[in-house]
Amino acid sequence: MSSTVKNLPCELCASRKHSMLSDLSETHICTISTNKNLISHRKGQILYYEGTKPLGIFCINSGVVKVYKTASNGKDQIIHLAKSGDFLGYSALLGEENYTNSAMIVEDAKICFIPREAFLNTLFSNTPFFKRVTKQLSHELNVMEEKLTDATQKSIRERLAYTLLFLASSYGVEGDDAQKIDLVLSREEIAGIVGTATESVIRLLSEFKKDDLIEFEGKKIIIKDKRALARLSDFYAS
Amino acid sequence: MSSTVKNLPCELCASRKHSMLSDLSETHICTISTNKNLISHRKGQILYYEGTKPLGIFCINSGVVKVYKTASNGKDQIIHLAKSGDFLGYSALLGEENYTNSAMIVEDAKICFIPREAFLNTLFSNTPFFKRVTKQLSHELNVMEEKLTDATQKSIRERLAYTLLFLASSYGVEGDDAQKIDLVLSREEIAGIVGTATESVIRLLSEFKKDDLIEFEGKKIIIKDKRALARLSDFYAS
DNA sequence: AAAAAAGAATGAGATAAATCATAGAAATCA
DNA sequence: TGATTTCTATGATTTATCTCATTCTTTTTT
Repeated sequence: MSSTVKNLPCELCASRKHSMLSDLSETHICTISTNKNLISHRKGQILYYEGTKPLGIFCINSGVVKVYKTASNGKDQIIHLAKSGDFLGYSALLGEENYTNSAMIVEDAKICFIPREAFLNTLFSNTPFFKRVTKQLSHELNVMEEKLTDATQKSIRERLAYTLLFLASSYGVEGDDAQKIDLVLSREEIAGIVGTATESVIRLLSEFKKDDLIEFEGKKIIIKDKRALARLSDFYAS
Repeated sequence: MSSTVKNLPCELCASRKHSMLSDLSETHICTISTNKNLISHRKGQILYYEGTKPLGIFCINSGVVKVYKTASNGKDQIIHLAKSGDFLGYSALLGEENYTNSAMIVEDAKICFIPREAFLNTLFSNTPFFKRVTKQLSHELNVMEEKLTDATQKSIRERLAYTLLFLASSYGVEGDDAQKIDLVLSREEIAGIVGTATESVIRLLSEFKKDDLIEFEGKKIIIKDKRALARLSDFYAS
């Protein structure tokens, strides 16, 4: 299924522009570029499994990947959705742990694998890069704390409304009022992001549709009333 | 309320042994040692507030600090409890953000404040130390992901049982079967850790007591049946 | 020591959300 | 193309958990 494709050097890679590799020096980018391996993945494929040993990191060139944890009840909690320019798996590497989550392709993807040593050597010999990665790590930690607080203190309706707005901001196309979420997610996956049962998502989406906040176009969701969703997402905000 | 006390150098500090400063070289520990400031704090005092700018980091010498986020409904979600040897506030500093959470003293504490520059200079000029801090950061991220998954997929009963076991492992005294959690937390604070309503904690603790899993000694909780709590904490685990 | 405030306990009731069940729609397979 | 599986939708029911209200206890204040 996976296949190695033309191995574009990082120097010329468009997705590097908005990645953590953006301000890496020529020499350092070379170390990574010559060691990396670009691989094509199809929807549904697993990039890595929770519990296994990280052998390097992944840099997404195109496509979308869900990072998730499988709970003891069998349901998947989606930790985050990664897209072009995002790095995956570095927290396991830096934490010197096995993967504590799994990653699956959500939308056909081209992903570079950078072997452990090439990545770590570059990181440790290049303080600005190390700083950049640490900044990202810290930010992700802060985001996770926010998510935890939302999970325990907000209702499913609020969280779903927020999730839709987040998806629109990350994967939205067309500007003005109506915005299409240009990413196909199953109801079960949306439930995995929100942290709820699939049926609850289906019911609430129907409700949102009935209330003219959203509409469906094939398997995609169109946001019709951002403001109303924002109001719904947090009773106390603004 | 806060007061500067005898400024023991880091070199001689007992809590350094199990902190991230443990394997710092003599010269580097000196930079930090000469710049830090040890301050005594009383229960209830605030170390820093969410939204404010971090000016340095905190290293706990003794006492206990709760790090929490206040949700829009006014309830506090406790992100974690920090004790001797723990660092606080470095993720805001490294993430170059304002504090995204607040910290309050739970048990009278002596805490060193290390100014921003002294900490960052040491960090950036000392790769092993930087690695150590990054390892901790990564680990915390992985722990938070676990907490998020538990919050969305486990029941309050399971989470409370788990919380009690965690508190016993961190603050437990006496060995064998009965273990006392040597830390005074209000029911509201326990609710903040679990992420639930105070009444739910009270009710469940009463239930656990009735079932002989725990008992109360003053304001402290004694774990009487660890195994049963472990079973309760995760239906599917061994 | 009395008064006030804060914390803990418990009951009753409301409600959000999960679960179970079934049916229809859409996608995939053979 | 029809058959099978997966996904979505919706209803009915159950249940966990929250909220509100009240009482009791403990701590703090004056």
